[in-house]
Amino acid sequence: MNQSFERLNQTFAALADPTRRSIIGRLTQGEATVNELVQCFDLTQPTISAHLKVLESSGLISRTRVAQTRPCRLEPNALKAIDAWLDPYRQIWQENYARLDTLLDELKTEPEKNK
Amino acid sequence: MNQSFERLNQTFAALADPTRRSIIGRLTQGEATVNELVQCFDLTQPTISAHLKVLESSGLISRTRVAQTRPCRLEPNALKAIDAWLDPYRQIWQENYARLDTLLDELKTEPEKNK
DNA sequence: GTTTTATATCATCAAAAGAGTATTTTTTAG
DNA sequence: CTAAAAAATACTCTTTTGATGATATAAAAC
Repeated sequence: MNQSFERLNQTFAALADPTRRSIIGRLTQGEATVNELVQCFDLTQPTISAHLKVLESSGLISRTRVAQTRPCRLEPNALKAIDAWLDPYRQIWQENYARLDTLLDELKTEPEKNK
Repeated sequence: MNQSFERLNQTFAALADPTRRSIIGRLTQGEATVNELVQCFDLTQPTISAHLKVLESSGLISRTRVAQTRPCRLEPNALKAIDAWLDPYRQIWQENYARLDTLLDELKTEPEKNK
């Protein structure tokens, strides 16, 4: 439990950086090597490698070996963990909508209040 | 657009800290003053205040004034933004499940392969 | 076996984050 | 008007983060 707690910290922290979110976005189109990613962003190769390290250790991506390249691939499980964390809160904004609906109903049944 | 980009950075960064996620969790049970929150966590008041500042500027909470207290309340919109960001990715893991279903179907139709 | 290509790692730096103590501001209560 | 309560702010310290240039490693190609 503390495990998944720590993992959530890492995943949220990883997603807090726009470059890393961009990398994630890029990877939805398929695997990409480090060099391909370097070309997407105006950053040096060591910087991108550092970002990939963060993404990998947070579980958001995984890497394999093909010749000298290390293709990166999106790992949906980490994102699913975020989704799961969000789940209890979803109820809250749905309740808010329910309340709003109620309010709108009240306004509809008594429209003269607005005049 | 860059606006919401920056806002997402802030929200993810805010959620990367376990104390702040805990505060958010606490606020689902209703409003809480700074002092009440201080008592929940083994941290000093200025530290909690700093966390609240981060949560507020990321839009996750809002604060009002009641006498000398500043009750904090959860603002679901920031969480909804995370949810919205996640949306395109949901499709990906659903595709993965679809593929898994296909695989399971194949195994079912040819169970002798497992023997 | 030397050169090229792809990536990782190291040393360094500046900026930011998280925590603490001490102090100030704000608002109520007497 | 003054004392007390609640929270904010200032300052300091330490650790982490993001970036860089230079260098090392690993595999492929020649």
